[in-house]
Amino acid sequence: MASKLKNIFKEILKKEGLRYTQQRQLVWDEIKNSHDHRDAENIYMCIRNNGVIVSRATVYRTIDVLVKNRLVRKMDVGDGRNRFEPRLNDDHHDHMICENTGDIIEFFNEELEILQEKIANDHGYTVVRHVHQLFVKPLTK
Amino acid sequence: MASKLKNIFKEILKKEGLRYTQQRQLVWDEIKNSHDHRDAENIYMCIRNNGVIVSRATVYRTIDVLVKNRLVRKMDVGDGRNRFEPRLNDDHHDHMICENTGDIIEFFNEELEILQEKIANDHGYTVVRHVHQLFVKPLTK
DNA sequence: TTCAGGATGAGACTCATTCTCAATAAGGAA
DNA sequence: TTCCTTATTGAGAATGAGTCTCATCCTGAA
Repeated sequence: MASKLKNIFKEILKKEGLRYTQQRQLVWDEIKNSHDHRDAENIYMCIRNNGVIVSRATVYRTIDVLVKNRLVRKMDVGDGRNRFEPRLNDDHHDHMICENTGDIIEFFNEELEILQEKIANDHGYTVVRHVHQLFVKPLTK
Repeated sequence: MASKLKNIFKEILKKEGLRYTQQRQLVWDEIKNSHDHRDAENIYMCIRNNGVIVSRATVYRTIDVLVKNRLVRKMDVGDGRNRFEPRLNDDHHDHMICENTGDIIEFFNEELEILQEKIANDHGYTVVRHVHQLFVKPLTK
């Protein structure tokens, strides 16, 4: 499993004409070993806290490759910092952000996906990707 | 009509404990007289091109008040600059952004709104606001 | 093992947005 | 209307996420 993922990562680098390096592996490891929605600075600091030196530039550059190749999902919560999460099983989902606690809840709804495509079609388009975030508050009984 | 809007604006300033100033009026005029999705720099430059000097700081500060009071909608297209549009009739809509041309198409779908609320409810939440953008490409016949 | 050229790190840079602070002006009081 | 307190303004500095530069390092094909 782990080696399979490593292969996927290596294959992507090869496909992109990029070399396999320790730093790139470290960034990918750091992201895939957590299911949180983390910003680049957090990923960068966690790697450094493990005693390894990797530059911010490399973290950003590697994340770009991962996002482009769909190993990582990039999301904008609206606070000026992008968040990243691994996309291991390519399980698509959207996010609900609680305005009280900042909690991020993932959700997926097939009907919603179909409806979106239908709306785009009605306008003569097809959906390439979408950003869908619900900013919510807990229901009071 | 025009005076009615001016009153709404003045009432909001009063409610917020803010003074009515020429600069604030100019910013609101500039935004409400166009239905485009414009960034702050564009709004700033247009005001200056009319021969009036208003600082960027004031443009940003005023937009904040307008957004907070729902006279203006803020949207993030994902290119690092926020866009603003007037919300005159409080007509809610979402956006479709064409990845080929950059065109922004507005859309509204009741079913989508209901579905969103239902999804949030199922998780014990209620939707306060949402961000929903479809990045699309034209359908090829 | 060699070595061309891709990758890296440190820090400079970009650019949207926010902050600072001295000068200005709104608007209530008299 | 004038005065006076205090919010507002403008210019430019500051911030901060993300990008770029470039000398040095390292990968990987031969």
